[in-house]
Amino acid sequence: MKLSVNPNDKTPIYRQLYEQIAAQVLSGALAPGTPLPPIRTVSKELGVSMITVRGAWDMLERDGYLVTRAGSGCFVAPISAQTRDQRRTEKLTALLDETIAAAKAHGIRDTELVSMLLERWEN
Amino acid sequence: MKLSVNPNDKTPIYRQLYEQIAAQVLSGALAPGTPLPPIRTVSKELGVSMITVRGAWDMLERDGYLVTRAGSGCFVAPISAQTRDQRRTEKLTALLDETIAAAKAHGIRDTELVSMLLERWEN
Amino acid sequence: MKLSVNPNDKTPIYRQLYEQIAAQVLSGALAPGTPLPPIRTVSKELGVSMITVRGAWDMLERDGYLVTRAGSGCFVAPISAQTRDQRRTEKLTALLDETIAAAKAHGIRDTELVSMLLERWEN
Amino acid sequence: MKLSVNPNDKTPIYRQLYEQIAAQVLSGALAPGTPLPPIRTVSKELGVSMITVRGAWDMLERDGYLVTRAGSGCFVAPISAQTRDQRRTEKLTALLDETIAAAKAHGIRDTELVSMLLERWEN
DNA sequence: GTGGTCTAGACCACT
DNA sequence: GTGGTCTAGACCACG
Repeated sequence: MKLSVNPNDKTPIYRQLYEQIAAQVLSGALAPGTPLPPIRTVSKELGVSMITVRGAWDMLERDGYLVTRAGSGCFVAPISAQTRDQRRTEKLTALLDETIAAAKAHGIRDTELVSMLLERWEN
Repeated sequence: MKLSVNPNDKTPIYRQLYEQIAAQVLSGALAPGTPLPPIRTVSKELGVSMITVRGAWDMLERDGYLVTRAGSGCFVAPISAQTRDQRRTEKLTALLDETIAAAKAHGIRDTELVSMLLERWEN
Repeated sequence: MKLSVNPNDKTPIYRQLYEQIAAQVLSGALAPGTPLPPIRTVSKELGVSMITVRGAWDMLERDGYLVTRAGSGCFVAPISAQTRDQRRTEKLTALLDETIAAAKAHGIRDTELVSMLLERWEN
Repeated sequence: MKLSVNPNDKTPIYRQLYEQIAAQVLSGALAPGTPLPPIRTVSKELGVSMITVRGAWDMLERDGYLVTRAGSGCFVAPISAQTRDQRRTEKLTALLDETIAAAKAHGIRDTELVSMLLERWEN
């Protein structure tokens, strides 16, 4: 499990953690049932407060990515393929819609946008 | 000139104003030289503090979207076609990059993303 | 707005606060739009940490009871009559069902249970 | 004797065990004198630690539901009809009081509550 | 050892 | 002044 925080990023640390874990669960990199390292460990390795980590874990549990069992640890929650696909595209379509709106507002055509996309994909 | 604020939105009010004005300037909806309504008018109509409006205007001036002429008000700044195009694509590529990153994180291929884009373009 | 915490109660403080606010919103004692006292004030008056209060507020916002506007305060969220009634009965029916299950498990009849209920209502 | 644990449930495992045994004793499903399976058997079948099972048994013994006879195991304790009835109603009135409190907090009348109860009784 | 909760005090962004 | 976030360190319940 890979985690990192960028203190210079203006998005809150707990949000950064949330996004990373959620993405790994949705992509399948973290399989259901996988135990997560203890909060204290994560906290130390990343150099952030335990409470910050817990905040992220809390949100992840609320959103159904994790289950925590007091005294035994946190685990990746089982997630139906359906839910996973839905969540996966949710974020993406939101971003796509915003991009499309911006393109349209500036009079850019779909073909132009697609070519920009393909060009940038390589990076 | 159309402006609106959504107090329930988590993005700061001054930022909402900034984005709206900037977008209208870049899209040409607000032509260079156009006078903006007085701060106190905007403040009243939107039901936000004058200080907040002032903050947005300041930022817009700092970024070259507006110019203030003491005693006569604020006006849309002249902007070179080059700068305008640059800014337009700046925003767009930022969004594109984010979208691409999300797609890659979820194991989605470029062809899939393109087809999603085209499908959503119609809306 | 009335709030109190019982440190002897084993239910977490933030939960106690949550329940009290939620109940007052659902019962109509707190009308939509009503501003809540600042977190720091509540914190001081109840003698609990700011973070604890924020935890409760956070949950209340997530569940749609409050909206918070950074820099200006927290307010009772608008809530549709439908949602309100639904939530109101949700908790109640859960409790009722548990009670009924316990009564049935012990061979108590519905009429007995009703008379117990009425007797205890007076307290 | 039927036992099960739900690790996703937020109530501690030892408590889940306690409740199940206590309920079966009070309802008569487990008659006084009945021997309980060895702790290690229960532990294995439920997939929980022996310490946890032991904790539940201890609590049950403390509360007079079980008796341990060194070398021969645990047995359902004899319980007077009086004690049994008292405990039965204890639990029930606690639930009733909570239900009534919730109803009152939401401005629901006794007659409404009774009709809700009767309606739900049928399930 | 694990997570769950709490405290006291701090800095920043927004209005 | 408001909420948003973070730190460091603590105690308890659970397994």
